[in-house]
Amino acid sequence: MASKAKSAVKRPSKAEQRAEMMEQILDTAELLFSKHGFHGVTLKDVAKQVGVHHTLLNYYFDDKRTLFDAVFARRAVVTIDKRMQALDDYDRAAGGQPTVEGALHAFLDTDLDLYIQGGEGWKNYGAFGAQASNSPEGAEFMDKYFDPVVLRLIEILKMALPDAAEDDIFWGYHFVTGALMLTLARTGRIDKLSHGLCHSDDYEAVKARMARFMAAGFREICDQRKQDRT
Amino acid sequence: MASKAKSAVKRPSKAEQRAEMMEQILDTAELLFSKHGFHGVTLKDVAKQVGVHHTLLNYYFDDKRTLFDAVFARRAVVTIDKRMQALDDYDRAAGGQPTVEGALHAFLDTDLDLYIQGGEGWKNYGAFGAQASNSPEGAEFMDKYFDPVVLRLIEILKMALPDAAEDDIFWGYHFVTGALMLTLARTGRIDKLSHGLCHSDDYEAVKARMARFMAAGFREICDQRKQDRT
DNA sequence: ATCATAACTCACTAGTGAGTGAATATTATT
DNA sequence: AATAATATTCACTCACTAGTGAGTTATGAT
Repeated sequence: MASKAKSAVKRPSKAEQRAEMMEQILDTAELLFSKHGFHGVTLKDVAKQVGVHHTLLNYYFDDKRTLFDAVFARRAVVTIDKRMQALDDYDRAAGGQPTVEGALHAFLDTDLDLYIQGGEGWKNYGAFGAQASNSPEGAEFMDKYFDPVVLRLIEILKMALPDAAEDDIFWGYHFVTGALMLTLARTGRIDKLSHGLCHSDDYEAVKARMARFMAAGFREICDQRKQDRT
Repeated sequence: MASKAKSAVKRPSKAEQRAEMMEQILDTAELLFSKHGFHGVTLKDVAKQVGVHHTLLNYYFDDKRTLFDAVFARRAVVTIDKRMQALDDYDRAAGGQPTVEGALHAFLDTDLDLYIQGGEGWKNYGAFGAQASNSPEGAEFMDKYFDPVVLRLIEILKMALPDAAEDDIFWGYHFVTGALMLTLARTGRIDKLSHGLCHSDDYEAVKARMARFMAAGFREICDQRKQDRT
């Protein structure tokens, strides 16, 4: 049991072990919360799946709510930073002439890529976020974390649609978000509806369509309003 | 206390009283489930708000799950029938030449009208359905009840877009549903984001934009694909 | 080896959950 | 008024919840 052997495989440090355990707990909690929501999961459920005593969760995270928040926070920063970056990059590249489709590509594709490339953990987080966004426990977090990116997107959309009414843009964003949340939720409903033709976890399929679909929608409702006013 | 007085105000019959009590329970459960989900609500919560002993809910509805299902079922038939009717009407009126926008108007506006005109009860049901559609408890119900209308809509969409690929249509529907669910959920997020310019419960605003927005999206992704194949 | 600290478990508390069956009240029927 | 049926409450069970504090084991530093 080479306990002290300084073999090629270096033994993880204390801090690393601690971090690894916390990640394991967060991963499991993420998965379970994403499926059943805050109230549908008990600390024991999580602990059992991790293979530790349930009070260990109270040791690492003070209480259930803190654990939930930690799950939320862990990956939130990553998506937000990436998307903010992508929007900034696009804004700069567009040189004052952004398009709706370009902005949506930056916003949506960046996010979808994360779920495509990020493996199961990120997919679970997507579902977790979708679930959380529709619950009292998650609502505050949603505002706190995601408002800045969303408002940045809207800022660019306004530039792309200088004649559009502001509420049209907000409602357009509302449609975009709804569609995105449902995608991330991976309910499996489209699989059944389409008899297996489409798959809930086919983010590539979504990425191939979503920005264009939504951009067309934006143009439609914003142009219409413009006509009404003339 | 004119208990047996045959006054102008006719005393409700036993059956009527029973029905009224059940409705009261269903209304309250609907509201609470819509906010907190299946696991976030206890029978005691519901009973307290109705003002009865909590075991009375076990008397009327066998168990918690049965109550949940009853909430789901009560209004499901109504939306579904109305929308199915609207789609049939539109299909007939279009005389073999339906448009995407026309089909979506029939599907969406009919539903939105229900929430607009149906009062608080229907609004709560919308939120309940949105919540349920994203939970294991509601998923089966979703399929069981809503599949027929959805497939009817898709049938008409296919007629309107004869050259479109089937998966494009399913994904388009997916976007529509996501946006609709978020609307019904009334999370209040758009209110905060827009600093009060838009309101979560402004279904009229959604109705004024949604079908057109989505139709444009459909046309965009379906035409594109068509071009790719030529 | 020893000691301190961190990691983890255990036994337990206090409270809550859904649900049951008996007891009581209310109403309807005759 | 008596009786039957229905509605409602009550007292209770059993399982389970989050969380605490003491206790135990492992680990790392000296």
